[in-house]
Amino acid sequence: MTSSKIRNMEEFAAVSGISRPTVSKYFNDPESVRISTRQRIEAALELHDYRPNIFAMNQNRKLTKNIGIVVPYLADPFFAEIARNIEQRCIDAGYRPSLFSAHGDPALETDILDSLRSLKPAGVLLAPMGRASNRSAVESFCKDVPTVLFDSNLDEVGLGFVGSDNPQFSGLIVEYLCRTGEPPSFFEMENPANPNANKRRLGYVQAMERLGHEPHVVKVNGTGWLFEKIGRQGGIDALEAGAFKTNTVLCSNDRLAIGFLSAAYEKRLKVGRDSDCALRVAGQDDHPYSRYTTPALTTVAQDYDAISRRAVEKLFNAINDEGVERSARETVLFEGKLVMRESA
Amino acid sequence: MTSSKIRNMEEFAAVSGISRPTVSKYFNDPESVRISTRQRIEAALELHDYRPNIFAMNQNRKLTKNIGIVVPYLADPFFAEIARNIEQRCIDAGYRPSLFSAHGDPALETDILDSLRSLKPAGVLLAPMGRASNRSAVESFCKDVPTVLFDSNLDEVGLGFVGSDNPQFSGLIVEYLCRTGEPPSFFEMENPANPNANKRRLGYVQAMERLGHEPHVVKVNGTGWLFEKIGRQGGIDALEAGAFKTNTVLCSNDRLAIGFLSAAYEKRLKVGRDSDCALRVAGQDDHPYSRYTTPALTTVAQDYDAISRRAVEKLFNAINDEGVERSARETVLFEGKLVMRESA
DNA sequence: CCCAAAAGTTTCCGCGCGTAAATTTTTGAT
DNA sequence: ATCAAAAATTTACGCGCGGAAACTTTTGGG
Repeated sequence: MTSSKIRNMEEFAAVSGISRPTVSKYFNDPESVRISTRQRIEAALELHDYRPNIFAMNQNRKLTKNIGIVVPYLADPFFAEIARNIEQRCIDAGYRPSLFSAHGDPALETDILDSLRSLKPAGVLLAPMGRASNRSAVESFCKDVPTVLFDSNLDEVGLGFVGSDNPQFSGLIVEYLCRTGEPPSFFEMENPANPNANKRRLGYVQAMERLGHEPHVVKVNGTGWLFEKIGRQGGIDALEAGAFKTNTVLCSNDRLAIGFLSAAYEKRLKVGRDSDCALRVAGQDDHPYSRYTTPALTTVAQDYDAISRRAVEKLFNAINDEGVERSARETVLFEGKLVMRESA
Repeated sequence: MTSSKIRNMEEFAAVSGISRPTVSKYFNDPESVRISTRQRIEAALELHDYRPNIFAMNQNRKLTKNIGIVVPYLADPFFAEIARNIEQRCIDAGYRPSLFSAHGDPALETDILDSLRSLKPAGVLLAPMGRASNRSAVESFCKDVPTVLFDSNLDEVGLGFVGSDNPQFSGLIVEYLCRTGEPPSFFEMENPANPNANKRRLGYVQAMERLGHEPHVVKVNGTGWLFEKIGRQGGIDALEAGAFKTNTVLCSNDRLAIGFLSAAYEKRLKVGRDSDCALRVAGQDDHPYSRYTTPALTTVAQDYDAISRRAVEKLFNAINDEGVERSARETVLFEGKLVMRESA
C-alpha cells in the first residue's frame, strides 16, 4: 500500500480512476467489466488493499455470498473432515462458508438454523442430526433457504440429499465376513441418533438372509453422540452376557467399533482374523482413526470426496439456476469400498 | 406470530408501542431500558418474531458482537472439544462466535485472520499454528483486534495467553513412570508444528536429570498435522532400529501415542504395565480418544474447561475494560493431572 | 405535591454499498 | 469514417439501523 487507508468504495473508486458503480460491479463479478477496467481496478487494488465492507454489501444484496455448513457433531473427525472438504470447495467458488456444529443437541440445531436465517445465506449444506432433528423446523428452514442435505437424509426435505448407500455398505461387508469366516452379528445402539443406522441394519438383515444365514442383532443402551463410550460399555455388557451368536461382530459404525475394540481388550479377547484370535470385528465409515486402532479396523469406506463434491455441486446448481430445476428433489448415493485391515 | 411479517425496526417499534431509538437501545442491551418498557417490547416480540437485521447492525456499530475462534486443525477432536467449549461460553455471554480452522495450513491461517478483519470482531480467540504461523501477520492482526491466544503461545503477541504448563506435564508423568518402572525415552516429531512440544521435551529432560537419569530423546521424521500417521511410521522405524534405551516410551502428545500404539501392535509388542508386556507407553493431553485405545492410554490431562473459561474471561475483560488493563500481557498456565490407565 | 433525575420521544443524519435510470463514452465490425 | 452495441459515468435513492440533540414524559424520594 502506498498512500493512506481507503475508507470506502467511493475513495477507492477515486484512486483507481473508475466510477463507483463500476467498481461495485467488479466486486460482484470481476468478469462483468471490460478487461481494461478490470486491470485498472486490480492495479489499484494492489496499491491500496481496499476491501468492500461486508456488512454494507450484504445489507442490500438480494443474495449474499454466504454459505452455511451445519453438522451434528464436530468432535467427530468424520464430520470435521467432510466439513473441511466442503468448506474448501465453497471458498474456491468464491463463497464465504460458515461452519456450525449442533454438538449433538437437537435444540442447538434448531437455534443454528434460526440464526442462520439472519445471515441470509445463498445456500446451506446441512447434515441433520437425524431422528432427533426438529423436522418441522428444518422443513420450514428449507423452504426459505436453498438447502442440500448430506450424510443423513430427511425425506422430502431440501433440494436433495447426497450420502452413502448404507444397505450396500452392510451388504458388502457381510458378504466379505461370511466369505472369509463366519456370519457376523450386528452391533448397534438401541436408539441410534442417525437414521443411517436403520438402513445399515436392514442391509445387514437382507444380506444375511440372501446368504442363507440367520440375522442376529445386538442392541445396546445409550443415547447421545459419545459412540465410543456406548460401544465400549455396551460391548462389555454384551460380551459378558454372551450376547453374540458367533465370534464375528459387525458394528453399525466405526466409532461404535472403536469402543467395542476397547471392550474386547478389556475382556482380554484378542481381535483379528488369525487363528489365535477370539473375535473378528468390523466397522463401517472408514473413520479417520480406524486405521490406527489395534488391530486396525476392517471397514467400509465412505467416499468423503465424492459426497462433498456432489453436495456442493448440487447446491451451486440450484443457486445459479434460480429455481429452474428445483422441482425435482434428487437423492444421490455413493457406494462404499471394502477396506480390509487386521480386525476382520 | 399474529399479524403479517415485520420488515424492520421501525415497524416493530410501531406494533410494540415504543419508539424506535428505545427499541434499538433494548436490542443493544435489554438492561438499559426500564422494566416496564422491556416487558412491552418482549411481549410484542413473542407475537411478531422480529429480529434486527444483523448486517445493518454491524455496519454502524463501532463494536460488533462477533467473536472469532480460530484453531489450527479442527479434525483433531481436542480442538473440536475446546472450540465447542469456548463457543458455548461466547453464546452465553450474548456474542456470536464464528469458528475457523486453518486445517494445518499456515497460509490459510493468515487468510482467516485477514478475512476475520472484515467481520469487525469484538475479539478473537486464537490457537495459533505455532512455529509455522506467519508471525508478523498474527502480530499485526493482534494490534487491530483484541486477541487472546490459547493452546500455543507466541511471545509478546496478543492480550495474553492461556494454556497448559507443559514442563509440569512432562515432569509429572516422568516422575510417575520412573517411580513405577524404568525411566522413559521421549518420542517426538523432529520438527514439531506445535511449540508446546519443545517445552515438553525440556520438561522431560529436566525431570530426568532431576531424578538422576540420563534423558533419551527419539525424534522421528514427518511434517504436518497427521500425528497418528507420523507416530505409527516413526514408531515402526524406531522400534525396528532399536532406538529406545528402555522399554518405556513417553510420547510428546496423545495423537503421536495413538500412532505409536499402532506401531507397537504392528511389531507384536504387547503394551501395558503387566509383567508380560514388552512396552510401556504414555502420552500427554488426555485426548478424547485416549481412553479408547487398546490398552487405554496413560496420559496427563489438559484442563480443557479451565483453559477455555479463562481464555474467554480474559477476552471479555479486555473488551469491556476498553483498554484499561491492556498494557499487562498476562500468561496463564494450568497444571495437568495424571491419568493412569493401562498403557503405562 | 414538588422537582430533579431518569427514561422515552421526535427528529435528523450518516454508515457503505446495491441498484436503477438516463446519459455519455468507448468499442469493434462494417 | 460510420454507427449500433457495449460499457462506463452521473445522479439519485434506499437499505435498516446506530446514535446524537433537543425535547417531553415518567419516576420516586422528600
